[in-house]
Amino acid sequence: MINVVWFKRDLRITDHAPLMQACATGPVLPLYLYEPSLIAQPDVSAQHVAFINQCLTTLRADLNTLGLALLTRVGEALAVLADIHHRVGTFTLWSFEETGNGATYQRDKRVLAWCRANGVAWHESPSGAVVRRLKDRDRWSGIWMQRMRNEPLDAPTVAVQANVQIDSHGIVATAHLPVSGCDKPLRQRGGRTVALADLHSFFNVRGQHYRIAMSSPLSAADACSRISAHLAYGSLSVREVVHAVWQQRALLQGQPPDCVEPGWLASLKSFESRLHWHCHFIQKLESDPSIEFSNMHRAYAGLREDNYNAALQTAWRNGETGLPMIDACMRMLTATGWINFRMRAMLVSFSSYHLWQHWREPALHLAREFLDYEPGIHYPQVQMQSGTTGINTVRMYNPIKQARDQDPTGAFVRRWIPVLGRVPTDFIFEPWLMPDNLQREYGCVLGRDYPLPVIDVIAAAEHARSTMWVTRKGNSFRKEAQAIFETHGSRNPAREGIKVRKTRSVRETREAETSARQTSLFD
DNA sequence: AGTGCAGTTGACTTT
DNA sequence: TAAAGTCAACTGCAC
Repeated sequence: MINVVWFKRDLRITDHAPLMQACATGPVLPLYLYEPSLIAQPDVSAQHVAFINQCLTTLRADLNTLGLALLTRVGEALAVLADIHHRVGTFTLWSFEETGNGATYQRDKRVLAWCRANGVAWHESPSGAVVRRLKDRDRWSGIWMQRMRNEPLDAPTVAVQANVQIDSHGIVATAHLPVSGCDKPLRQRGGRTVALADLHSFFNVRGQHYRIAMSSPLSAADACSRISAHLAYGSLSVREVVHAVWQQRALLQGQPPDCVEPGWLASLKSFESRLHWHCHFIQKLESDPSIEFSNMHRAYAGLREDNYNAALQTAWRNGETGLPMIDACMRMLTATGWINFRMRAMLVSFSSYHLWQHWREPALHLAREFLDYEPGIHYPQVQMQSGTTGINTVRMYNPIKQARDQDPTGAFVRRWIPVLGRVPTDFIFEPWLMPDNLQREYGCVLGRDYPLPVIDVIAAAEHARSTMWVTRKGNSFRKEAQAIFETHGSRNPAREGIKVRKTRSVRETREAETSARQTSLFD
């Protein structure tokens, strides 16, 4: 009986339990599916498929070194599996558990039903630290460490190719698939070789000032690890990266403290905590797939859904809101497929609060624009930055303040909005404040060369803030927020908006203790 | 040298 | 991973 190893978003041969187990069991057929109904989903764009194709190129080469040939097929999972079944009879199916979008979830349910009906055993291995059918969030943090502690698996050393007479479709160009959009020439390259090079340069060169430099879009593209897309498609496993962090930290701690360049240890610590958060967020969508579609806290149902404004959404998507920092970030994202975390939060916050748009359509747009789109991180994050989780405080970003903080000279804005190139720094983040004669002098007439702001930042923020807090003050708000916290909340007291005070008075301490559960939710 | 005061800073609270 | 407001302590300076 042959062993079909179904590669999904785990495009590597190291630290790959399904491949390892299949190789130890019998002849192996490595399979990758281009599933038209999934590729046509509104969260998929051409850059994703092009990146996957680069991953598949190195995966195919790596499998070849084991004596295995990658079979790819364009077709729906059920049809392809049935075809294989028809040719070879029953087989064993091996894969990772996937925490994907609603469409892959439904697909997996159909595959499971088909497997049961056809006597095919489907062995799924856990991905990262994500726990399927998690009962108790309190124990999750320990599970992360448990999962990460073991050494990443080496690639299999012995493998036997299964002999199946099916033609491979090879690497399929995006033009032949029902995918939206175009590839981005400036996006990151994919594949294991690039992934390892990115990891190496981060730990040895780029990551020294990660903790500080991650906030500004000027420095983040270089100072961040840039492994997010490699993790999303599995050319690196989270555990491999965690072990690389630990190894690097041990190396630095083995040196005399004054020989370690400043910044490295704080940066590694900060990076490791984000690897923890990576799985923490995916766990939320795994535990509750409805997060992709509807507000986590029901008190927000109907708040913005009917306020859809096509003109505002188009302006936001095209980087034409008239707010230079918003537009520059969106234009960088559109061109490169990447923007740093703080600016992603700002883009979502601006759409949800200042433009008062429901998060669902903007989330789909960003899913297509983020090369590193990972559903389990994306939807919980979008909801958090839109204020609909109920367990996080309202975090409304002021695009002018963020501009001053993260781009003090205006260099970032000028790079992505050339028409603002000659505008002096005093006006660069609020060009509408320029008198007419200066607008003409600097070659940037508002309404002609660059849009007037689509909303008044102060008034829009005021409206959003008051509406959000009125909703939060509703009678049953806390009760449901408590329930959401039980299922999804972080148990780390320093995280998810829960502040740990350094000092407090006797009275404050007593109050805090008597209402600890409530304050931990709403601080 | 001490006092009054405007302006600044930082910790903490509220929205 | 927010921003704005409050308040008290502190600072620099004129007198």
